Amino acid sequence: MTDAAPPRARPERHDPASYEAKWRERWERDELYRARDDAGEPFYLLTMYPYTSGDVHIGHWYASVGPDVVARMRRMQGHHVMLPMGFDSFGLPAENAAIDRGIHPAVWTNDNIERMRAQFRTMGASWDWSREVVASDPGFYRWTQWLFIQFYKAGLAYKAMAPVDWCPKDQVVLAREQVLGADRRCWRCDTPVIKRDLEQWFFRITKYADELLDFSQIDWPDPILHMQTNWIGRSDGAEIDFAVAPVAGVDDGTEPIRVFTTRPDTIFGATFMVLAPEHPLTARLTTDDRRTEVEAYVAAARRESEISRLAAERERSGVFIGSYAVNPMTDEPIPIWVADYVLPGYGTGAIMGVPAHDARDWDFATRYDLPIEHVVAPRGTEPDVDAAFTAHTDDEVLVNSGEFTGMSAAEGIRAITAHLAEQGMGGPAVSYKIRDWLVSRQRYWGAPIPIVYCDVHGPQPVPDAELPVLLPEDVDFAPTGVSPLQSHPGFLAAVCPVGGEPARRETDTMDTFVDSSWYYLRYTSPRNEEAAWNEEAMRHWMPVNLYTGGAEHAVLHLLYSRFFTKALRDMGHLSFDEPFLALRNQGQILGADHQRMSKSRGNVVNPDDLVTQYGADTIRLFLLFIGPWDQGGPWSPTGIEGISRFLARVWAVGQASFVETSPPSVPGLPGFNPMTGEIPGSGGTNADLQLATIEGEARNLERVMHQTIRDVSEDYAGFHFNTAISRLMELTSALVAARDAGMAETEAYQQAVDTLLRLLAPAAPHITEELWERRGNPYSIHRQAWPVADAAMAAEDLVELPVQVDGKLRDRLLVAPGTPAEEIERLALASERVQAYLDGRPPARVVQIPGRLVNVVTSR
RNA sequence: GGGCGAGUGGCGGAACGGCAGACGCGCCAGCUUUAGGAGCUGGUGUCGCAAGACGUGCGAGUUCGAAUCUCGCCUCGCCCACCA
Repeated sequence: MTDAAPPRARPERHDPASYEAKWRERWERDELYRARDDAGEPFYLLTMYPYTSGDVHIGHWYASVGPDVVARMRRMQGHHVMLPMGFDSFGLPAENAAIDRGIHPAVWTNDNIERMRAQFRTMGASWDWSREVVASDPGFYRWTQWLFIQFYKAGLAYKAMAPVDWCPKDQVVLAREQVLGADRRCWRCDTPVIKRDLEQWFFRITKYADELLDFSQIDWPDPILHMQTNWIGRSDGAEIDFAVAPVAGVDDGTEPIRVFTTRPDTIFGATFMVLAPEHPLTARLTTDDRRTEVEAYVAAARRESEISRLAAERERSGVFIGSYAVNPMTDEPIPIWVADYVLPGYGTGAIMGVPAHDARDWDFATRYDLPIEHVVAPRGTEPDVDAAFTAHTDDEVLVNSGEFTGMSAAEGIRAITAHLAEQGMGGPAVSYKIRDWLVSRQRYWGAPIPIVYCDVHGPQPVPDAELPVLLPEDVDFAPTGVSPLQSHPGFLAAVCPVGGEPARRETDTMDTFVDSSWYYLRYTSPRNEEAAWNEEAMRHWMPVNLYTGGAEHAVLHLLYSRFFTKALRDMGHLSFDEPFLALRNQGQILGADHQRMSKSRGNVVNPDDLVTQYGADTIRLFLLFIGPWDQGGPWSPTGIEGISRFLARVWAVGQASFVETSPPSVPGLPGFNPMTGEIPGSGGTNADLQLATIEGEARNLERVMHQTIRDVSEDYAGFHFNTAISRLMELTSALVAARDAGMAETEAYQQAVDTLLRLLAPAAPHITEELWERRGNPYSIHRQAWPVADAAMAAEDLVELPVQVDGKLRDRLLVAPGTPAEEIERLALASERVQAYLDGRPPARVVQIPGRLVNVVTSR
């Protein structure tokens, strides 16, 4: 370029700090993201509300930015989006801060909330803060208490003595779901839990076990559905009564023992019976000569259950109790044993031992020399009575089973269950692994359970008018194993709502998962003081259209919330079956050391510093770009610079007032579009070429633009943010090339820039708003219509078809779309390179996938 | 022990029956810059001077064609774990 370019102003350097805060303030002032109840076509998009742990870290950003992109695109597409935000602010860490550092839990929590709000605001996410919900706010927990009472009145909340999991460090009981791993550790502090018999409050989630297994109305990730299914653990089988052989002086044999089995077809092979140590009949059926040994075993088993145990590797143990049951099919007496491999809480706490076909029974029988009878065998094989343990196969038939011999296992199950039912000795039965949800906690920082105990009238719910039962502030937080509220006389003293007698208040508080089981309902009318939610608003917004959060809540929050919804529906409070229609899980951002981020490991990444250095948009884009959003991964800042460069390029192409003058790389030739490769060789002069190219460039740019609209729209909706950003980078590269080719003043270029900004706006809201304004467009870009792809414009003029010979790439054809197959085949076979590889052999056939490829096959 | 998922360049990843490695990082060379930084252009899977050959954890299979589907194995991750 020898012509002296006219002097022009250099482009302004890209400096996010100069505009990001300004726009955030403007959007808030204008209530740009306010969700209105009276607007049409609602779309409720929700992110699991964060725990008030202290500081916002990079994981919060990662979890928030994905749904924010979707919310922003949906708004531009015309939906009325509600994207609320709040805080899961009850829980143990607040109380531990009080114990460790003498800060009141409320103070600690509120300080954290204030700091986190400010930190969250730097993200520029489109949350509607006017709907903020805080679980520890009396205005919220009043309704948590009200809901408890509804559950109590509906018979879904009850108090019972039960062996429960107890964390000795946190001095509190845990729900079964909060005990993790084979060594049974506390979900919060990792301490091995112990068993204690305590009277506790439960929610009757087991009543909904079957309905919770039905996922037909929801679009959730398969792994979550699997986890919930396995957790609920439905087993279909039969319950069978085994008569007890009368033992003089011990038992008259009137009460049978009921067992649960999934394989009633193997009953002819039941050669012994096992009771759980806790089974009520154990003591009654023990003969005097066995009593000492049995009692010692039962006592040992109870101690055993109180220490951490790695159960799977232990040798099976048990004790014969001296009496016999009768196998109802063979009429043979079978010995009754007690053994701790039978669990008290599952099935009936008693089993029939079928050692030939159950691995555990086999171990037990071989250790104690009990008889082994084979009663099923793979179809077509001779039953081998001396065979070792036989695992079940898909196609097995009954053997040695009287009139049932020869039936398939499935037939046998039906026939034997029916037979037993006729005899009044059992029938079909279902068993579940899931237990009722233990919701009481011996802690201060939670919603007090609104029950008072009266000596005359028993436990009574606190009347609605007296809610909330407020947490007192002057409390001694030292952990004692009972709620700190118990040593607060003012809190403890109550009056019976029925008769006015002096009464005692319940001092346990609710599990924080009770709060999160309904907070999404509160967002629909968060300031309502008359009710937990406004009926009309609930119907307008619920159910949540799209929910996002971590997969670690699969059998906790996500299961509890489904239970709550179904229970409240049955009480007449809700009008739908499922709370969250669609669910997407984000992956976890780990520390650089591949460990979970935690203060104690010192691997926490603080986004504030990154925002100061690069700006919020860069961090947002970087998090979206590092990989599939549902995958997460270890934190590595490598690559932030690449995003920073990308935004600088967007900044350069987005400024209307400035036309870049950087010279093409090859003097005399225009820069060419990297999207489409080179211009085919031309004999024309440079000037001819330049002109032809500019026309071609306009068409190319248009095509790339429409392809990008199509791909980015799909990718955002599908949470494939990483590929969406890469497409936007390609469009930006195309714009840079077009500008260098001298097209900056063309309509095509200007349109493409505006389109780029709108497509990028959900991911990078600040820079796009700034450039949108600088280009003279009306405020706000976030209120503009989403671009729509024109399929015809996105179509390629020429397609390049790979030509294979026997599956190996040998040549390429450049053809117009819609070229007839015969013509393509002719061109392919005419190719010199194809001819060379054919080497005179005739092609056996030619495979064509229209628009994709040609494969010339020589053999067969 | 059971269930689910994943293994692709130096790195993050893309493609998910049809041109393997899009996009980005890093690296190399050149240009530009008073210098530093930044920026720009080109290159960058492996072997080979090249033609070319080989290449998606390993081994088989299906197919005209496999990173993608099927079977077996190995490794890693997550969930459950004596559930009859």
